[in-house]
Amino acid sequence: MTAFEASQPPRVYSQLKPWLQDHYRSLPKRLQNVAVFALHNPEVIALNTVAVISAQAQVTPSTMVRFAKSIGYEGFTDMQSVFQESMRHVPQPYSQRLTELAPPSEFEETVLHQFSQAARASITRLEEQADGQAIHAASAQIAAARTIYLAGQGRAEPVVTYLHYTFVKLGMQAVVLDGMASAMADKTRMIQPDELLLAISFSPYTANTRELVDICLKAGVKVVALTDSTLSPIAQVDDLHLEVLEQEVSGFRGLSATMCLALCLAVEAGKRRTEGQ
Amino acid sequence: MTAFEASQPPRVYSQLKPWLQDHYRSLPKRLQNVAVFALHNPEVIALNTVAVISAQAQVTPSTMVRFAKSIGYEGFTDMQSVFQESMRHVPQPYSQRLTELAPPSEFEETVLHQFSQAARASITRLEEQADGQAIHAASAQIAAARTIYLAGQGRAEPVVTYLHYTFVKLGMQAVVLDGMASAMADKTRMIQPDELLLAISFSPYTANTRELVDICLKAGVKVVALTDSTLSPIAQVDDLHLEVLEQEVSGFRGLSATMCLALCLAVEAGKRRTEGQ
DNA sequence: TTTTTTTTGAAATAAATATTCCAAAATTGA
DNA sequence: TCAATTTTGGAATATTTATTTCAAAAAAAA
Repeated sequence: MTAFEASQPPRVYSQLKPWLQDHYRSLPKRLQNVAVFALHNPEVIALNTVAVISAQAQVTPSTMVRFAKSIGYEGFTDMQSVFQESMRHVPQPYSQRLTELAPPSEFEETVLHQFSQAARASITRLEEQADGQAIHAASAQIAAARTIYLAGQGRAEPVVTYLHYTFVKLGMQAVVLDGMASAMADKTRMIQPDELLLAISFSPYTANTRELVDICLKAGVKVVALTDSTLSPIAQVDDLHLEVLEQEVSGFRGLSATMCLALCLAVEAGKRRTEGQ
Repeated sequence: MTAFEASQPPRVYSQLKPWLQDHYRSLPKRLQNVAVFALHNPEVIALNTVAVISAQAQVTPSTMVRFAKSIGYEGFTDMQSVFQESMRHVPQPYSQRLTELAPPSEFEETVLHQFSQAARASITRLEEQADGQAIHAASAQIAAARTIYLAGQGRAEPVVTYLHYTFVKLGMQAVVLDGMASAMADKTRMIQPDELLLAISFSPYTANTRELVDICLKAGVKVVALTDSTLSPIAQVDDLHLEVLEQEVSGFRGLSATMCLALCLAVEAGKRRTEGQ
C-alpha cells in the first residue's frame, strides 16, 4: 500500500481524470504508462478482462491490479466499475448521427461546431469517394521505394511533416524536400529510380511542386501525388494521384480528412513492406 | 440443444436484432421475455455479470445461459461479446473474429474505413467534451498577443506548422520555435510579456516542451497549451490548456480532431483581433 | 562501487463467474 | 382427466478471472 488512503478515490468517471492528474507524478514509470493508457482507452478498460487490457497496455496483469490499488481502489474490479459507469447512458454509436442534419435547437452555432461538422463531412466524403484501387497502388509503390521524398508547401506542409514523422516511426526512410526553390530542384534531381516522390499540393497551387514532379517523371522516378482536385497541375500528368477535398467554412479549409488519408496511406505502405510484399 | 445449429448466430450487434426477431416466436415464454429484455437493454448485457443481468431481467442465471444457447451461441459469454462489440466506438483491430462480416472486397477500403471512423469519433468527442470557456479564453489571449510563438515536437509538429501557416494567413505574427533544445530555450527566453507561447505536446511526452513552458511562466509570459490529456507535463502547471484526444487504431493516432481544434482556435483568435476586442 | 529500497513479472492462490445437472413445475396432447 | 414432454429454478461443478505472493530486476542511496 503506497498512499492515498486518506481520501477516497472517485466513483464517477468525470472525477477520475483530475484525480489521476493529481497522483500521476508520484507513480512509478510503468504505472504512469498505465495511467496514460487508461485515460486514452477508457472503453477498453470498461469492456475487457485484466489479461486482455494489460496485454494492450503492454504490462503484466499484476501491474494492472497494482495500478488500481495505488490510486486508491480496492482492486482492478473496483476501478473497472467506474470506467463502466462512464459507458452507461452514453448515446450509442449505432444511433447514426447524420452529419449534415445535426443542429436541432441550438441556434447559437459555435465556431467549433461549424469546423467539426465540416471535418466530419469531409472525412465521410473521402471514405465514400476514395479510389480504393488508387490507394492500393500508391501504398504498394511507397512500400517498394528505398527512400520516400516528400514535397509540399503552404497548407500541404503540415501533411508533409506528419508523413515524415509517421514513415520514420514505421522504420521507412523518408526525406523532406525543403528550402529555396532552386535548392529543392537540385535535391530532386538527385532522386534515384528506385526511390519515390510523394508530392502534396492544394489550391491555390504553386508552380514549384509541379516543377519537382516534372523533374522526377523525366528521370523515370515514380511519383505519387496527393491533391484536392484533378484540376491541380500535378494531377494533370498521367500518374498516380489521390484526391481529398476539404469542405470550406467561411473561407478556411481544414486538414482533418487529409490527415486521415495520409495516415492511412503510410500505415498501409508500412504494413505492405513488413509483409514483404 | 433446441435448434439453430445449422446457421451460425451473428457476430455483430447490428445483425443480432433481425436474428432475434426471426427466432422469437419459436422460443419458450420465459426466453421470449429475455429476448425482449436483451433488445431493450443492450448496455446492461454488455457491462454486467449473468447474476446481475438475470436479476434485472427477472429470470434465473440458468435461463440467461439457456437463452444464449437457444439462439445459437456457445454460452452467455459468447453472446455477451457481441453486445460489447456494439459499445466500442471503433471496431478494435485486435478483435479476433473478422470471420462473419469480413468483407470479400478490397482490404484497403477497410483500413481507410477504420481510420475514418476513428477520426470522426475523435472529432465528435472533441465537440462534446471540449471546454468552451477554455477555447474562448485561449483565443482571447492569442488575439491579444503581439507575437505568437509555437512549440511542439514529434506528432505535434504538423500542428505547429499548420498553426503557423494559418496565423500568417490571418495577418498575425507567428514564430515557430525549432532547432536544438538549447537554441529553443534561448529563443524562448527572448519572448516578451506582451507575447505568447502556444505549446503543443502529446504522449509520449518529451521534457523539452515542458521546459519552454516553465521558462515562459517564470518570465511572466502567457502560455496556452494544447495536449492530449491532463497527464501531460505541460498541463500540470496551472495555466490555460485545451485537451484533444485522438482515438487510436492499431497503435496509430491520427491528427484529424487536433487539426480541427487548431483551425478553430486560430480562426477564433483572428476574428477576435479584427473585431478589435 | 556496494548496499538498500523500490518496482516489476511469473507463478500460486483465492474469488467470482459461467455452466451443467437434476428434480420439480408447468405445459401439452391424448 | 392423466401421462408424456417441455420448461424452469436451485444447487453443484468447472472454468475463468482477479488477486496475492515472492523472488528477481531495476533504481536509488550510501
